[in-house]
Amino acid sequence: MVMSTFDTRLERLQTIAARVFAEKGYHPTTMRDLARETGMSLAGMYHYVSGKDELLHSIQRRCFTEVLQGAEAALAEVSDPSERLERFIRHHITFFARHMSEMKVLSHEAESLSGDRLATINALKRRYVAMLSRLIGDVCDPDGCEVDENVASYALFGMMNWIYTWYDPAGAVSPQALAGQFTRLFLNGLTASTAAPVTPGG
Amino acid sequence: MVMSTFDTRLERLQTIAARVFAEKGYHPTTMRDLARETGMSLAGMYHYVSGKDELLHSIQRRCFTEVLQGAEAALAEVSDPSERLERFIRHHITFFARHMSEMKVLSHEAESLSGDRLATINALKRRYVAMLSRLIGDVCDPDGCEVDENVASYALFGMMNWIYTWYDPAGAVSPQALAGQFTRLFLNGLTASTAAPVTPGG
DNA sequence: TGACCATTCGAACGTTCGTTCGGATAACAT
DNA sequence: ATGTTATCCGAACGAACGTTCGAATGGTCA
Repeated sequence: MVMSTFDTRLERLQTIAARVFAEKGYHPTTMRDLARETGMSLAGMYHYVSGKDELLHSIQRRCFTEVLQGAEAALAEVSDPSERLERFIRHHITFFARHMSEMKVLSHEAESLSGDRLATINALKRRYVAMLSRLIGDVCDPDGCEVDENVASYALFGMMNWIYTWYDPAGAVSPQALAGQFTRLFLNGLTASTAAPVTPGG
Repeated sequence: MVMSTFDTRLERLQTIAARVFAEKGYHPTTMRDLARETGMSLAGMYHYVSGKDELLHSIQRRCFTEVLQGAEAALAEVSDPSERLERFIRHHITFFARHMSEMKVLSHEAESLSGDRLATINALKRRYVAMLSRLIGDVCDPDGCEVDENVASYALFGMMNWIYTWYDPAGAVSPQALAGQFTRLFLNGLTASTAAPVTPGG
């Protein structure tokens, strides 16, 4: 893929901005912070981006599009429901680990946009959520699950997206291992036909 | 509990501030926003609070202290490990549902403080995390779990804390029902001695 | 009544923010 | 060489921010 000088520098700006947004949050980050980190001048950045919110939007859109495409590719030609769900989890976690900054910005700054910008990101989010809901539905299909499929879907997303608050991909637990543990935890919890919880009330 | 006029109005300011922080985020919220919502004047609020960050700090400290005390009370005089874990989950979820704004501020604005203010909140957080880790360890104690206890702990916190992004306590799923589903999902996933996931790699 | 303290607030201060402006420099086609 | 466009930036603008100041209330006790 050939890339113009413009596109190359725009991508560099987006990557560095994602890192700084992840480190100190979108709102506390100033355009002057980004100028310092990129080595560009304050005014010079506006040649590549129309403003701070478009910068956030482009980071989120690019990242979410890649997640979606990657997930679809990961499921291609796999038919077993449990294995499809596992592939989805494994892809999400390993992608997250490879793009920590962007995924943190995607998870944590979900409400930092507004209007059309927010709407386009939310459209991508709905597709992704629907994708997981269908996967879970297929796993539960034969004999039904004890757990509501929507609740299960959000529970899994919470489990996975929360990692930006604690997980270090370079630490003791590898992304592949983490994906395996999450898969065990969730898939066993979802399909276990064992005892109900100790106290009724659900 | 008798309360001075000062304390009553301070509490009202904190409650309203928690709601606004939850709605539009800590950084985008201005002191003028809070003045409008409380009906106080801009300068008048500074009679009750030394500044915006102390306001956030006091909200987080009060909420976290209550969560800790409530969790300890919920576990008192219960000895069965699984039931203790279930009580912890049930308390966390129902407390979250009763104090949505404060808990969202606690979960989402974890990095919005700095220095000593951040340190005191993180100290409370460590106590709470250690509490859950021990509960999980006790459940796994007899014959060990397939899942790392730290990973399981963070997975459960993610599952539970993520609800501020989607859950409506007044909606179709009651807090008690949600707690039951999370307990089923997590406890079954943790203790299931069934098959390993489809693909090895963990 | 007068002294004291808690409470309230309009107005302003100094700073920082996102963004823009006008022009400089570089690259390239004609 | 000349015109055209892409790239870059020092300087500034207007707005909004958190906070403070000085004074005005209102209640309490001597």
